[in-house]
Amino acid sequence: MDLRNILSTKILVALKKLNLPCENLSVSFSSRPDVCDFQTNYALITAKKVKKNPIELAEEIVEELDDTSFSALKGFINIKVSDKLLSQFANDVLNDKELGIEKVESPRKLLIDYGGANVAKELHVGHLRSPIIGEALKRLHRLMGDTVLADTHLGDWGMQMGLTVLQLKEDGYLDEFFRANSDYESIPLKNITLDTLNDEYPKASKRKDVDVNFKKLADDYTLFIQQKREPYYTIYKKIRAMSVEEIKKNYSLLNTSFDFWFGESDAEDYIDGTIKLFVDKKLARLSDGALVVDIAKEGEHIPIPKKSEDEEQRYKNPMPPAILKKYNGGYLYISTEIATIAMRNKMDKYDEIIYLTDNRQGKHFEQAFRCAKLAGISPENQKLTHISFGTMNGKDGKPFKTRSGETIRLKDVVNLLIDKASEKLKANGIENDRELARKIGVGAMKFGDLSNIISKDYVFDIDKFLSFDGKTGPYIQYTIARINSILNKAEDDFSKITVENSEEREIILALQKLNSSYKICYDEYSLNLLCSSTFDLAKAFSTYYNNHKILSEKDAEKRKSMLSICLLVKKALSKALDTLGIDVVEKM
RNA sequence: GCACCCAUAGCUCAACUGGAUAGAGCGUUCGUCUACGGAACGAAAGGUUGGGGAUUCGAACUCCUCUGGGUGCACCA
Repeated sequence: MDLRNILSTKILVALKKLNLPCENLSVSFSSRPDVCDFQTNYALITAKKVKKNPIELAEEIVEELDDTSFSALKGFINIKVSDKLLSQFANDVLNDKELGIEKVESPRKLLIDYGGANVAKELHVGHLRSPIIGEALKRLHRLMGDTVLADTHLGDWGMQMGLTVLQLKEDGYLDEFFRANSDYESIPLKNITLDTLNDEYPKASKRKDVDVNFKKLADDYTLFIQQKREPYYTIYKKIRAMSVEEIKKNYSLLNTSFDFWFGESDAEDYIDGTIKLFVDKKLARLSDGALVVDIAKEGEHIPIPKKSEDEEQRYKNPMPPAILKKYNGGYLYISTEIATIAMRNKMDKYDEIIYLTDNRQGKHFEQAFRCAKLAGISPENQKLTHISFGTMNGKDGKPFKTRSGETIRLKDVVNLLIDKASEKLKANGIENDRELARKIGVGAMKFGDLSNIISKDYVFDIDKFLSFDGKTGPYIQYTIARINSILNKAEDDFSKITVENSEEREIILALQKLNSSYKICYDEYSLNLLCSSTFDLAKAFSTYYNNHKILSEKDAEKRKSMLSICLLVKKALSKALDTLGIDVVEKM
């Protein structure tokens, strides 16, 4: 359902009559809303091709159209749609169970990898973007008809685990495990919480850089865990389980959930087989003892002549070989990444796998994707996509930290938001509803994040996050709450919408814009357009609300039409918020 | 050094992919309260789109160049 299609069809008829080419016709929203609702730049684009003056061409087409909705100006063909057409569109949307949002023609099956939690660390502000963006993209793709599965791909393997277990042992947390000889499973993790890990892991991480023996021991511990040796492996499993539980709680605060809770450790079983594939296909070679794959294409990774003997070798368009196996036989980040692709493709068939991480990992994924394609681990027709998002910076332009130099825990950010929202709710006579406050506070944060272009860094300003005025999530929630209030009081039946004033026109046009933004966002893996067009619709409604008294409308038919518009706006806003992963609230 | 990304109103961000007069929110100033819920509505001020050049009928957007930031450059994840 799209007004632009109706308009295109009309214009096409005229083009055919005039014997003009049809391929460049596209009707877009007006860039001059004061002049018209829609426009096409067809004449400007096509004029040269057909060797005509664009201004005359536009006039010729408009004349052929013979419809007062169309007019020509400076080569633009401007369209002001009739109230009748807008009314018809509004009713069609209201009566459609998909609210007029068109699904994609060929739905696909995809896996989205987002979240990025690490079991040895508590989630902090730096972990916010991935679940917020990932969840919204997942919902958007589902809305558009795709089958989407989400995997959080936990960071649960490698050196960090060895370090953490070692540090815990040294600090006496694990005595019981090491005194026992069997039945490790029944021993509880005493006094160990996520806060403990928060202290212990960074402590160990710092120590390994200055204490060689400690580093060596941590390497051993890491190996023991990977070899599933006891009690190391059971301790690891228990820490992981505790951490995952906490991570799930954190994610649910953000309305984020996953179909799979696999981690790097789950791909472990696929690593050997994956590497063997590269060896068998003669894609891998030894370099300084490491097993590497050359992935540079023509024109990449060209050595720059050295100026002196001891100068480091540098490259033009660098694309270094990917290291599958370290000199000592150990595996690396990329080995796990490729094995994970192998695992996923063995478990199911995906048309596309989407990864969501911050932009520092661009090279890593480029390398992993090339390897997977080279060895046929990812089938040729499978799309591998890395969506990289910018970092949340402080006002100093560097990754966000508190004044004392620490990052803020995700949980604490949410609590700040809840407190602020609670305060506001109290002023409205709603007390002690922390869940409602969470929906509003988190809604503010999510909307603020999703309004930005994904790939760009942006400034994390806690005061801005805590503001619920203007172009924010709560503004939209508030608009819905006010509509609820009207609908509850009205108790009327709904009827056909008859658009008849400029505020109503604005609402329906904003609705059309919102509906068409889903597809654009879908195609571009973006969300900011959806945010802004949702706000625009809410804004158009607020203006209407202020200028027209709905409940006191005397004309019964008009009143029903107005109430139907309210219902329509409520439905459209609710759907948009839901797609963004933001809660709709009844009252606030 | 090599490579990628970014620079738009005082601040935070847009601009539907090359179109008309570059738009929002916040902040500032001035208005709208007998309120269908003021987390609201209306208006004003605020711009040489980092500098310079090129392509085009037409550039914030494409190309070149300079300046200023960020990120990454094989045995961490």
